[in-house]
Amino acid sequence: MAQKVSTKNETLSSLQLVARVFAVLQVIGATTDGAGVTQIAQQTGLPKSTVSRICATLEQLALVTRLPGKEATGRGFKIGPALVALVAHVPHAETLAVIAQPYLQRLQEAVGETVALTLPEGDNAYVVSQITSQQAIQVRDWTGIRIPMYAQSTGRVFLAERTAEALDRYLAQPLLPYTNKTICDPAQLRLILAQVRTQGYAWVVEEFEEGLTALAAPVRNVAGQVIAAVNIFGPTFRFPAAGRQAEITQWAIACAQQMGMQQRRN
Amino acid sequence: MAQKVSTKNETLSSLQLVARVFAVLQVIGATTDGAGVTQIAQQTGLPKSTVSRICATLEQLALVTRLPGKEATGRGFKIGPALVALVAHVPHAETLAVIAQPYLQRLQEAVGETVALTLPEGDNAYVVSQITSQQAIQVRDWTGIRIPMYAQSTGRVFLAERTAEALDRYLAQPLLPYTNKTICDPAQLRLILAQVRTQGYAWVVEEFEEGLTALAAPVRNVAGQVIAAVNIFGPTFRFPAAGRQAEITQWAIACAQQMGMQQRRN
DNA sequence: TACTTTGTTCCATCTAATGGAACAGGTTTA
DNA sequence: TAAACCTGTTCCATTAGATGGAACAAAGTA
Repeated sequence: MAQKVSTKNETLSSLQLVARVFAVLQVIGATTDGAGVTQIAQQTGLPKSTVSRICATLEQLALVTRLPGKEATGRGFKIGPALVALVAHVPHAETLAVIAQPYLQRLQEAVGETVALTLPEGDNAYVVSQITSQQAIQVRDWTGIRIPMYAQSTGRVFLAERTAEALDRYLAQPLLPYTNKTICDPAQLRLILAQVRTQGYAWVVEEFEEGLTALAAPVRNVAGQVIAAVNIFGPTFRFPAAGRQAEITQWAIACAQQMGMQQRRN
Repeated sequence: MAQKVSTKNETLSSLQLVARVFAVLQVIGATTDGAGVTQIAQQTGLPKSTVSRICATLEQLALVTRLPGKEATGRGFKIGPALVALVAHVPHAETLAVIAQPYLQRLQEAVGETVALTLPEGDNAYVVSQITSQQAIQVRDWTGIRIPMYAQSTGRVFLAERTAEALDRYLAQPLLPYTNKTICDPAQLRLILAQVRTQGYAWVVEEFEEGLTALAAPVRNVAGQVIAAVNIFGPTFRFPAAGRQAEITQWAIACAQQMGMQQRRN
């Protein structure tokens, strides 16, 4: 939530007013049913008159919208169209990463291993955001990397959603092994994908990289379509920790579901 | 794009700096590959030193991100995560309406009748945004209204995308007539929907309201899914104008396709 | 090497933001 | 109905804070 903005400059930012305006916008953006001048003043620690002036200016610029309602009583403001238009050209993957950030953070802390958010992109899985575990033995950063779907956990989650025909087409191409454990046999893959579909998650052990184990769970939008996948991975020797496999799976599924709830994009 | 901001206050906004900061953000948001200090200064008409200070402040607040690149040469800024986070809680329909606005505007001017953007919501079509023609005889404003799909143009566009089973389920419910022209016969509707699917648009004449004729075309995202529909409607006595039916249909389809293109890619 | 261009920093100037208090409406309580 | 209590807005003397031209540093370009 929005933090107090001290009157005397403690922030490094040179322009005081900008920080204040942003603090106001944060409060407005955080509320679902609109924030009034008094409420904003309290939460930011700014004087009411200042907040009133800032809000009036923001309203003139269409950066915030005044909610209709009772006259003098806390009608409140919400984020306006001009502000939405500002971020209209930001790539979808970036906005998704920002929205997902707090969820991933919580998941990372819960399981203690590296977590990531991945999008389907053609026949590849695209890693949008990764939070790497701070242990001595780490996994590399895959952010921005595209990985073929068949040998990777998030990829299997995406493939599991394909129709029979689409899957036929995909499996018709030659699948090359990454390690000696990579499953390249179409028939075997079909069985695994069917299992992924019914179970709602995918574990993949060292099929993509020696010593790397990964888990993925699908993020579904309100319509039930898979729009992304949550990913946990770590070195096989410690991940999943003995006896924690079921628990970790549940964490991933829960995280993905929460993200799907919050999701309002396609 | 961003307009000049005069040094002397011509705007009504009380806080000069806010308007300036917003002008800077507009320039940054409008460019795809980042805008540098000099470029922003030129486009906003502000002194370089001022722009530099504003950008530095925005960067500290993570409202903009400095693009990596050559040192002193126009690396440029892009919209940052903090700004994206601000609009994270804005409902999907609102952001879509903002993005669609310019396209709808152009369409409205081209065809001269009322245009709208509609989203599928369960078995209803939800009107997100409408631009009403300024002629003497107008159509009412449907913004925010939910309309059953079977008797309405955008609804038929959405229904046309459903699988056979989903359509069976939908048509199993009793369909009530709105006017004496409303088609309520499932068999007949199936034929019409098949036609809509192959043609890529739907004309509906007075099936929903006496004297009202409407046209709809689907907006498809990069994956080909229908995420919205563009809508044109007006009084039957003048819409579609004699001989312009094919032209109007093309306008609607083109508009919908352009909106689909702009739809954020990864 | 000299020439451009880009962005940052300086600093005297004074504009423009500030915030306490008074104000104007509306809503609730007595 | 009046009084008390909210809300948000406006006023205005004060000065903090923003300003912008110029000088500067750093990097690409000729």
